[in-house]
Amino acid sequence: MTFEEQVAAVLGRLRPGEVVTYGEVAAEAGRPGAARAVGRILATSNAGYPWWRVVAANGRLVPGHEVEHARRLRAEGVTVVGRKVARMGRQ
DNA sequence: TATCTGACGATAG
DNA sequence: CCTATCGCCAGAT
Repeated sequence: MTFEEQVAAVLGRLRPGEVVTYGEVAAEAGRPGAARAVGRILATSNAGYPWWRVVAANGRLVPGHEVEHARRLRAEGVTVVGRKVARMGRQ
């Protein structure tokens, strides 16, 4: 089981409207502190992961994709203020 | 085995 | 609110 597969499993458990941080995903995937590695996976892999449900620890949206990111989150009922999500976790 | 590369995280100014 | 640093990690070279 590679780290990426673990991450894929975690992302697969997310439900619409649920927002998590890179750090949380890393921890859930069994690798606390590997948030950066999670970001690298979402940035390079084209496996079709629900990347829009993952945000930075402070709620920031993906750098360079703020518009598309905000659009997708709002489509699931997530409140987005400026370039960040108002609150995290299940709604 | 050594380096480099990010969609990170926390902290300081 | 913004930039700069530093520590961290898995995967690609």
